[in-house]
Amino acid sequence: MKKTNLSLPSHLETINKDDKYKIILAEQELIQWIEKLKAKKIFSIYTKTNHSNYMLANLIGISFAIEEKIAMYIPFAHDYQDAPKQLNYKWVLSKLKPLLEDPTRSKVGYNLKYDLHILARYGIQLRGIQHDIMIASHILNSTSRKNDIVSLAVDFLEHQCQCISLEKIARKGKQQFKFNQITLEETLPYSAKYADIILQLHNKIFKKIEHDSELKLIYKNIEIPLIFILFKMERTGVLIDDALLNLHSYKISNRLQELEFKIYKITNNRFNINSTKQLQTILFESMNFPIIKKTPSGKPSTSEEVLQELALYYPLPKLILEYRNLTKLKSNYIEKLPKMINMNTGRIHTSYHQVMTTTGRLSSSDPNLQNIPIRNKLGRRIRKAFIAKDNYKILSVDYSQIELRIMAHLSGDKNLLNAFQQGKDIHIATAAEILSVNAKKISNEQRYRAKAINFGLIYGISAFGLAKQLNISQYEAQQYINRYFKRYSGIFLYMENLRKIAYKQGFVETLFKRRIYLPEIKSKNKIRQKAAERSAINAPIQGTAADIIKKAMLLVSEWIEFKANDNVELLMQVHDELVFEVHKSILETAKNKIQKLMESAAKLNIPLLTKAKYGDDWDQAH
DNA sequence: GCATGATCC
DNA sequence: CAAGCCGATCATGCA
Repeated sequence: MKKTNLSLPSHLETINKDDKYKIILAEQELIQWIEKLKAKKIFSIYTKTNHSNYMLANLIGISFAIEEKIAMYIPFAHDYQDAPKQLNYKWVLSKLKPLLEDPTRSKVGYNLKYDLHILARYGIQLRGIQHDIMIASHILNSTSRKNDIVSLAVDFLEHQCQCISLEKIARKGKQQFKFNQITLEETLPYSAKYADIILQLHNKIFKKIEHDSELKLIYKNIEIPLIFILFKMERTGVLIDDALLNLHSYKISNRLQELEFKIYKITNNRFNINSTKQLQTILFESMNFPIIKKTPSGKPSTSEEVLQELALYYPLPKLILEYRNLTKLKSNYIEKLPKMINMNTGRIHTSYHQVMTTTGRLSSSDPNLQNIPIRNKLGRRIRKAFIAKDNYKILSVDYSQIELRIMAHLSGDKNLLNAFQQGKDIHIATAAEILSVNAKKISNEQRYRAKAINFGLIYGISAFGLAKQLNISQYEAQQYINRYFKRYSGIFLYMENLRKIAYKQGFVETLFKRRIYLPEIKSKNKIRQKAAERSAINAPIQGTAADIIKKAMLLVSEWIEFKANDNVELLMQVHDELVFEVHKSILETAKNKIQKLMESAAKLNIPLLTKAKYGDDWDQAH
């Protein structure tokens, strides 16, 4: 979410005197500026708001830049003592509306999804989004953590030195002010200047993207159009059955009390079970349990893995595990989700982030809807609270084994391609290959192990990781890996080559040439270097999957817009799954059409397949 | 603000 | 030789 509160500038004298920034306080001035904006091929836009939640934030002012160093700020809502009279926001917005909604007028901004939300609250649908420098800079380098406006200014506009004051101001940290309390003169380095810097950054950053035709395609054909799709998903939100969650909350509270009582009885000690520190003392000092694993800081670990093992010999760990499981469920989902329901819409509005991951995946926060429990039974009940409005149902469509399929495609391994081509159970096929046994003879245990190998491969397999996963010796794990690579030599060569490429050029690429830099690939620290090697293998696979589902989202959204309209809405994306709210009259049609579109999002050497199901809630749709 | 440990793909 | 498999977000306790 965009930060809207800013620290008070301490060095106002650092505003460059030659910057032609203007504060608009008179109607005639605005009219003149609108004409100037219209005369430009592209202009930048930056909104100032009073809240970080896009569903609640109001405009404090809005700024535009038409050329480098020529920018203006229209304040509406600065209400400090003796503030000058400002233009009426309704009047201003009515004047700006035609310009903002005109798709032929090109705009550039920073995180325009946020501006889309803010303007939508005032009945304006921003169109003509041509560029977004937050996204552009992420396309250039997704590994860089510093893609806020100030850092970008430091990186790309350094020689102009006008960013330095900005940097100083923005890092002054601690003291946060309400923007509407800042005087108009003081706002200039934040409002008009930001619009100016956005435009300047755009000129620099887009030039770099244009040099690379494939990066440009990802940027123009996937990421920029996706802004609007994500905006719509966020704005639509998802309906939550909070009565159901409250019921669970009550039940869980009771069970937690029982557990607490039992735990205290065994340990003969009242302590905070949520405190890992206190728990360490109880388990490994009072109770004298053996230390199975240590944390990075050298203290005895109390992780699930450890407690599971201890549970084989003692009754207490099992109670702790259940306690942990329930508190997590309670605080993170059952109590959190109802709090996040928007009063006006009655729905939950997450934030999807387009630039938070290195591989190109989306992430979700406030709340995170991409880690809602599914694996255990109790957790699944939370999904039951994700429901559809009257006369609608929840439809979930997900890619099956998309990452393994991508690995087959990218590597070109004949054996693996063949298995997918023939529609085999891929884990059984893998087991049969490794063990040189007929597929019909493969046991559940053998399939399970092959599955772990297949997943391990995607992560950049290691004997250590596989051994831990399967609870076997490292030697044994290495034997499996060796046999796998013998049978699937194309995979072996592909991965060897990726490591080489990563080392040589410092980055790897997805199928569509999205770039992922790996600065640690030459690290002297072997652990980090090995981790970078695993990323070199995982990133193209995970990143290609991310590219594909993004393409699918665009295809599906286009179909919804032109054919399905209000009967279908895209609600959520969970990496390889899309979740929809579908009118009951067109369930089958929508299901089939969406599957077809998703499966057509990329042409691989093997088919892309999806699974789809609908029901009253997200759990039923699985 | 860091450490730990939980959830998901 | 030890430690970690990819990528995320969030809650809690504690210095």
